Amino acid sequence: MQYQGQTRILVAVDCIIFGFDGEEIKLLLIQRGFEPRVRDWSLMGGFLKPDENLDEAASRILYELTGLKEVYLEQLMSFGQLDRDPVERTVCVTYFSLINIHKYEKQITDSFHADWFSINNIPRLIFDHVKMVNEAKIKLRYKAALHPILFELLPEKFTIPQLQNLYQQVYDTEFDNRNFSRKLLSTGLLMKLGEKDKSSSKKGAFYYQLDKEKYKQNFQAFLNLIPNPDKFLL
Amino acid sequence: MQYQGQTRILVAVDCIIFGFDGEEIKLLLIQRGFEPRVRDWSLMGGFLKPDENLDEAASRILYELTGLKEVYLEQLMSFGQLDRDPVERTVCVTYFSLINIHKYEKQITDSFHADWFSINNIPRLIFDHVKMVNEAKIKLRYKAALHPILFELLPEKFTIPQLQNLYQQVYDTEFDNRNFSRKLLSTGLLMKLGEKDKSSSKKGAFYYQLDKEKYKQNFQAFLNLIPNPDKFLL
DNA sequence: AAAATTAAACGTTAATTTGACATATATTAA
DNA sequence: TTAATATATGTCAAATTAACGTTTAATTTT
Repeated sequence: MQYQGQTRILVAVDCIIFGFDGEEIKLLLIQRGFEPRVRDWSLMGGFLKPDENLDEAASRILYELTGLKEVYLEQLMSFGQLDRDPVERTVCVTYFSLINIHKYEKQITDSFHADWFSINNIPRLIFDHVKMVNEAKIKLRYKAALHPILFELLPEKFTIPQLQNLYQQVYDTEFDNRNFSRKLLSTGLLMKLGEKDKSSSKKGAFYYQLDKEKYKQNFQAFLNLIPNPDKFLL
Repeated sequence: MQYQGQTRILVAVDCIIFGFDGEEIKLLLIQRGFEPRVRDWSLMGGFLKPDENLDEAASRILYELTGLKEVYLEQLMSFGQLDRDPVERTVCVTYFSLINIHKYEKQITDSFHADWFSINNIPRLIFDHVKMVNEAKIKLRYKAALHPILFELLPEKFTIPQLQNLYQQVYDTEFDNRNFSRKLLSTGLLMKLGEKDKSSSKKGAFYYQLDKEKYKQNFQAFLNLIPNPDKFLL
């Protein structure tokens, strides 16, 4: 049985994939090898298949590009402007993902002509992908101000200065290092390791590890990690 | 031109419409007059038309049921389970709306066999509408803890005790009235009127009005209106 | 070998906000 | 005139925050 007299529409799923290389927040984009807009960059995406739900499609698309499974992946929002795709009307459900930039499969991304771009230097994107990226940036800032999601972007072990730099890149601002470390340490999410990173100072900075148990348990807690976060939401 | 070899899918838009009658948080639902699931209740919705975008469809659907325009209406999330609609695969984009319950057009809602249900006593809903309502409740609690959205549910003038009751209904908990009023007054969003509401006490309670200018300006500010809001997010 | 250098780590303080609780007030009903 | 009561305002210790200052551990320079 089917509904009568209704219009069926293409449904696409696009992923906004964030990474952090220690210096900058990056976005994983692919270069189109086909018309329209050959050579322009776009988010990784695909059409929703008849046998998969939205979350599955998003996981598939992320997996196809990065080889990664079980990483942070959350529905962002849906876009349905009439003319957003010049070829044919398409409703697009976007997801945003945070991955450890060192863990993706370079061979796969290469075959997609994919590359990482600094969030501050994004190339020309197709369709309404700029809008999608902007929404994702806002959501990242919003959510990271309240919940410890940015740990998803870090390697297993990291130092407090590295962590602070990550937050500073996300909010494009400087934080007081004394207040920052106090705040983050007070979450109880960090476990100090014996080892030090000596690459960026003589003294070295202790490595920390995320307490994954507490992370999962307290993920929903409201942490006020950033003072006046609304300042950074454009 | 069209994309080749892709499956087109029905796209629906459903609205979760909240109201507040002074006593309880209510949800506006319609009773189905057709199969499948005749007589069961559902959210107000409709299929996305070829000439409208998602926001327009949501506005249309809200308008068709309530006669209201320019009220609080925000995209919630999209649902795409394969079997969510037994008739035919349908991806559904949900919106949630906060309206002044005294302003809707009763004639229209009557013609839809619509009715308001206490959030604590929701009838049997079709498809995955329970899931949608739950997501909407969580988002309402989440957002109301940070931003003054609940004013959207109130009439032009209201008292502090009424406002407190609204918050207590949303979070299904009691707040300390002294701390609550201090917190809400400190937002600077309330303008005291000369008049009193005498309906619920001998002394009467002063009416207040929302400062709409400040409301719009500071809407994005993070207010911490609720202590430990994560306790209420299930 | 001693001194200089520097990021990292730890500390201080006043101001603000919070949570828990107490009291005063305006009005009506008894 | 008094009792009753929701409303309004007040108190205070504890916790949190914002804005700074100082010490430490290691390397590099002298």
